[in-house]
Amino acid sequence: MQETAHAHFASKLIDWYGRNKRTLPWRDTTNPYFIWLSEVILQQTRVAQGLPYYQRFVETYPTVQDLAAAPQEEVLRLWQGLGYYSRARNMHHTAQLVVAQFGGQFPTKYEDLLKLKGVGSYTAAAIASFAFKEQVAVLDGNVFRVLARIFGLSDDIAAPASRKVFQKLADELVPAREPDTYNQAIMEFGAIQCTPLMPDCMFCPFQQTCFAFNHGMVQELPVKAKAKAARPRYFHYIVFEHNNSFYLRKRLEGDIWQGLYDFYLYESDTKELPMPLLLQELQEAGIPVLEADLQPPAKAYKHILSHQKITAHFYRIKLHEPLKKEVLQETRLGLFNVEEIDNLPKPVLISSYLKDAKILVYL
DNA sequence: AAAGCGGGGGG
DNA sequence: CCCCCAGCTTT
Repeated sequence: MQETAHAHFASKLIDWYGRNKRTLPWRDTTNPYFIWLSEVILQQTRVAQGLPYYQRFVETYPTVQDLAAAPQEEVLRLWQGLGYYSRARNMHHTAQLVVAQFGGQFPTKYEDLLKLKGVGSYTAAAIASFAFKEQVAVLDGNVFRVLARIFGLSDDIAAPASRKVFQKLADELVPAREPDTYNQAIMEFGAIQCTPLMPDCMFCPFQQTCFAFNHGMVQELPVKAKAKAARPRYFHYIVFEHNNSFYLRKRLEGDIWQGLYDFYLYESDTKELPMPLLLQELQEAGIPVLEADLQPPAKAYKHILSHQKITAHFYRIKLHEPLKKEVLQETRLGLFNVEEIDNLPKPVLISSYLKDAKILVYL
């Protein structure tokens, strides 16, 4: 009885998908490399935002061998603006492993895909089902929402423990026949019909049986704990310029934007930073600067991440002489001309400043 | 189990 | 200004 109902759910969903699916470049392929590429890009990213990145990656790196052979900084530069840069680093690492260990062939089983760096349960299920038709259920934010509403699951989807509840139901629902189409269908249904806000319940094929609709709980489901407030941070960037070149440095492990480039940074605990304090800080770093040479910030930049709220000020200064070797060693700054800067991977905050300051004119 | 990690859209 | 979205790794 239950199995019949589940089979009915799958076929209704697949039927809906056939009539409503969007045409997307990574559909209608069983090439695991393209599927993997699209899924890593689409993690935490909307289709509209990820689409141009996918196209650029496919053009630049048509095969996993091409991606594996690329320098990491080039991969990060192509990824620039997508965020969560560990995705790009892990993807690059995995491409090299697939080439070196597996002769360029991706594993074909869910359990083996799961071992790859940057491939978690969602991406492993997506690749296994889309490329190899394995009967495994994808469980992403769309699936959480659709299952919570239609089947009335009220477990907090932000809590790791709830995963078991949703995974069990998802596993029961995924059909042996066309698991690939079914997985595509349930995610597409969540993305364009059973949307987070203002879902289209009036024209929903599950209106009769949907728990949330029948109990007036569409707004209440899924249940999700509120995220913590973003922590405020105050950045003061010193933009050292010499002979139309600029000093930047690569960010290290242990903070945001690992592997990307920014300027000399002084971080303060408070929003306001008295000029004497900044000058003293530079003095102590071995970079004595006259206040008269310092071009004060034209504006404050707000850069919001999900977990940090950054207020940034940029102080530009034209140096009369290049920075000393000891200072470069201590600060890890390097001198780059404009063309080089364009090719470096940079956080969106830095790109925005470079554009506003007319240092990079085409971005 | 909880924290860290980016960036964008809409009201 | 507020709200929303979200998979993987590390701790």
